[in-house]
Amino acid sequence: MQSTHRSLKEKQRQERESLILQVAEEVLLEKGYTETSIDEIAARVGIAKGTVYLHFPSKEDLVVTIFARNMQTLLEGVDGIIANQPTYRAKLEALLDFMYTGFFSKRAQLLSSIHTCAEVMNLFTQKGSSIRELWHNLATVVAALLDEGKTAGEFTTAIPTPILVGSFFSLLSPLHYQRLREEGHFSAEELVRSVAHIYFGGILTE
Amino acid sequence: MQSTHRSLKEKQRQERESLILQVAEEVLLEKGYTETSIDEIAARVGIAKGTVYLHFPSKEDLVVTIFARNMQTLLEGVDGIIANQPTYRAKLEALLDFMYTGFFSKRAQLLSSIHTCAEVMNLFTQKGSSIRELWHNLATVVAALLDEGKTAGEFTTAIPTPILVGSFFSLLSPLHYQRLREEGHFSAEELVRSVAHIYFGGILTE
Amino acid sequence: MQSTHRSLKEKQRQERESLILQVAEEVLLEKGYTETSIDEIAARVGIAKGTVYLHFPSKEDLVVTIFARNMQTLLEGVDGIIANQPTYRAKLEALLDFMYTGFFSKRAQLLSSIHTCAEVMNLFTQKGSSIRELWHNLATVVAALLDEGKTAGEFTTAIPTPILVGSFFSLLSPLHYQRLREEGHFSAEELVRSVAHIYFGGILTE
Amino acid sequence: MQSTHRSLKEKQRQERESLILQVAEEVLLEKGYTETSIDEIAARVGIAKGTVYLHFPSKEDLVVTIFARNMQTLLEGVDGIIANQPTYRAKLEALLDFMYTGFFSKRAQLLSSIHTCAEVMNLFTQKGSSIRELWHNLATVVAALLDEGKTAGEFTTAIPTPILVGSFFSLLSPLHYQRLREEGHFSAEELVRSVAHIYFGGILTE
DNA sequence: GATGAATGAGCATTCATTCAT
DNA sequence: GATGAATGAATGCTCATTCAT
Repeated sequence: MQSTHRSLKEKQRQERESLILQVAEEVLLEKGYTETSIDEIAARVGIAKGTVYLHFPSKEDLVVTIFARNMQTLLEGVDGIIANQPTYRAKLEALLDFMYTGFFSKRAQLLSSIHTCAEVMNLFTQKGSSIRELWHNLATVVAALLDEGKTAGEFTTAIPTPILVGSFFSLLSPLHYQRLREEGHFSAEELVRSVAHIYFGGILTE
Repeated sequence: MQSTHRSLKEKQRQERESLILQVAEEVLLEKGYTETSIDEIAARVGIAKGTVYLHFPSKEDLVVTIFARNMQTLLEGVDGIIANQPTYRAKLEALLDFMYTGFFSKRAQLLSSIHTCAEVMNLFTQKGSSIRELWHNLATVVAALLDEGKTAGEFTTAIPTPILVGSFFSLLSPLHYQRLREEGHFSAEELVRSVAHIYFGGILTE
Repeated sequence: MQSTHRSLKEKQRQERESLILQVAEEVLLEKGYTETSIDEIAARVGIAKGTVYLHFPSKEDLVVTIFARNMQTLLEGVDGIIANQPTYRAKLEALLDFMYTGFFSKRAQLLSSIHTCAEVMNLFTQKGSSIRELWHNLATVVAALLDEGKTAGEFTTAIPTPILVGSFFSLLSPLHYQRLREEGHFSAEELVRSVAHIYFGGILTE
Repeated sequence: MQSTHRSLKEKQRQERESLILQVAEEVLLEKGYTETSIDEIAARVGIAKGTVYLHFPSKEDLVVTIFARNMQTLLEGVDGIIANQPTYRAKLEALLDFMYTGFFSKRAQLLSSIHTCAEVMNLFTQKGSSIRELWHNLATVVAALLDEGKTAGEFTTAIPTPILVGSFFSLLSPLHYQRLREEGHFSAEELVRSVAHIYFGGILTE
C-alpha cells in the first residue's frame, strides 16, 4: 500500500511533468525560446512558477529536455521503421513519413529549429551536448542509408552524401509544412508523398 | 543653396540609415532577434543609441525594414534574372543561384528565418504586413514559373504547385547551408548545383 | 501507560528539537543567517522541511531560540565558574576561559555576532526580547564583578564600567579568534592567556 | 565650453555616484548585505533601479567598492597620522583615535564587519581580493609598529604580535561602540581614551 | 504526527524606449 | 539634430512558509 501510494504520487508527478513539457513545447513553438517565459508556462499549466523549478532546474534545462526527449523518441523509432523496407528509398520514405505524419508532425518543427534558428542553436552550444549527439546519430543513420543506397546503385553518386543529408532534413521546413497543412488544406500524407517524389525523382517530366 | 544644404543633410541621413541597416543585419545574423540589442548596433555603427530611434521608431520596425529591404531587392532582381533563361527550369535555377550564391548568400538566411523561426514570424504578425506581401509576391513569381512550366510540359503535374513552391524555398535551410559550407568545405556553387539536381532531377539513378 | 507513552513521545520530540538546534547552529556558524536555509537544516538532520516548522514557527524563531539557549546555558554556568575564584580578576579570567576555551569555544562566535553583525541584530529588534534580557543579565554580572573589583581596589576607577564591560566582550572578536587559531596556530589557551594579559595588565613593559 | 559642459556632467555623475555609495553604506549598516536591496537603495536615493547599474555592474561590486573606498581612505591617512608621534604607543593611539573619532567613526563599523560577520567575509572570498590586500596592508602596518615597539622595549614580548594585532582591531567592536555612544552617552574621545588605557596599560591598579 | 510538493513574494539584472541637454 | 543618462517593465530564479495526504 505504501508502494501504491508512492507510485500514485510518482504517477501524478510524471503527469505534471509531462504537462509542463507539453505546454512548454507549445509556447516554444509559438514564441521561440527567448519570448517564452517560465511565468507563462506556469500560468498555462495552472501551477505556480516555483513548481516548474521542482521539475527542471532552469529554463535552459527544460528546453533541452524537450528537444532531447523528442530526439530520443525519434531515434528509438527509427530502426523499427526502416527495418522491413525492401529498398533504401523505401527506408528513407518511411522515415520521412514517420517524421512528418505521425507522432512528430508537430514536434518535427521543433527538432528542425535546431538547425534553422540561430537562437536555438546557441542554446545547445552550452548545455545541449546530448542533443547534438542525438542529432548526429540520426544524421549518421540517414547518411548510412544514402551511402548504402549509392553502393547498391540506387542513388546517384553525383552529389556528396553530406549535401544529400542536409537536403533530406530540409525538404519540408516546419513552418512551410504547417502553412501548407493549415492554409493549403493538404494532408500530411500528400505532403510527404510530394516531398518524397521531389527528393527521389525530381520534378521533371520523364 | 538651401536645397543643396538640405539634400546634403538628407544624403548623410540616408547613408547613416543604410549603415544602421547593414550593421543591424550583421548582428541579427550572428545573434538572432532577441539577443540583438540596440546598444550593440549603435556601438558598432559608432553612433548614440538615441540616434537609431531617429531613424526607426522601434527595434521591431528596424528589423522589419531590414527584411523588407532585402525582399524588395530580391524582388527587383528577379525579373532580370529569369528574363533571358530559355527554360522554366533554367529560370528557377538562376533564381536559386541568385539566392544562394550572389548578393543574398548571407541574406538568404535571414529571409529564410521568416518562416523557420517562430520568433521571427511573430514579428511579422503585427508589423510585417509589408513583408508578408513582398514574400507573397516572390512566392507568386515562383508559383507562376512552376505553373507555366507545368503547362509547357516541363514539370510534373503530379505535385500541387503550393507544395512545389514550399519545397523550392526549403531546399537549403540556411543553417544547413552555412554548416555545409563551413564544415563540409563545399562551395556555394556546388551546393546550388546539387540542390538543383535534387529538385529537378531527383536523386535516383537513371 | 498512557503517560509513559506520552513521555516517550515527548522525549523523542525533545531529542529531535535538540538535534535541529544543534544542526542549525552549525549551519549558522558556517554560512550566516541569510545563507542558512531551512532546507539544508532539515536535510542535515534527516527530516522533512515541514517537521522543522512543527518545532519552530519560523526561521527567525529557530535562530532566536539558538541564541537564547546558548545565552541561558552560559548564564547558568557563570555562577559556578566565578564562585571559587579568590579575586575579581580571577573570576573574570575564569569567565573568559569558559567562554573561549570550553563549551562555548565555538558558540561564542555566535553570541558575539549578536552585537557585531547588523543582520543578526535586526533579528532581535523584533523577536529577540528574551535574548536582549539574557544578554543584559550577563552584562550585569560582569559589570558587578568590575564594580566590586573597583571597590575592592583591584581595578582602576579611571574607566567607566560600561566601557570596561564593552571591551571585555570585544576582546577577541570571533573571526579574529578563529583565524588566529586556524592560521596562526595558536591554542585556545594561549589566546585566552594573551587576551587576559592585555585586558588586565596592558601591553606596556613594567 | 565643451569641456565645461562635460565636466559639469561628470561632476553630477560623481555626485550621484557618491550619493549612491553613501546611501548604500547606510542601508548596509542598518540591514547587512543580504537584506540590502538595490530597490531600496535606489528608492532612498530617489532614482530608478536601473540607474544604480549605470554606476556599478552588480550589487557585489557596489558593496566591494564601498569597502575598498573606506579601506583606501583609511590607508592613505595612516602614514600622516603616525608620522609625528614620538613613541610607538603614541602612534597606535593616534591610529585608534583616527579610526574611531574622525571620518571613520561610522565607517569603522563596516570595516570591522569584514572580519566579524560571516556573511560579509564570504563576499570577499570571490570579488574582494583588493579588499583583502588593503586590509592586509593595514594589518602589516600595525604589526610593524608593534614589532618595532617590542624591539624598542616599549611593548611586552610575552604576547605574539598576531594576537596583539587581532586585539588591537577588536578592542571596540563597532556595535558596542555605537551602543556605548548612543545609550551610554559617552563621547568618542572618552571611548578611545578608555580603550587605549586598557590596551596599553591594562585595567589593574598600579 | 510527519512529509514534501506547491506556493508566491521578493530580488538581481537587462534592455527597449524616452527626453533633457 | 544628436546624445546617452535615466527609466521601469519584464524575467529567471530562490526560499520561507503552508497544507493536503
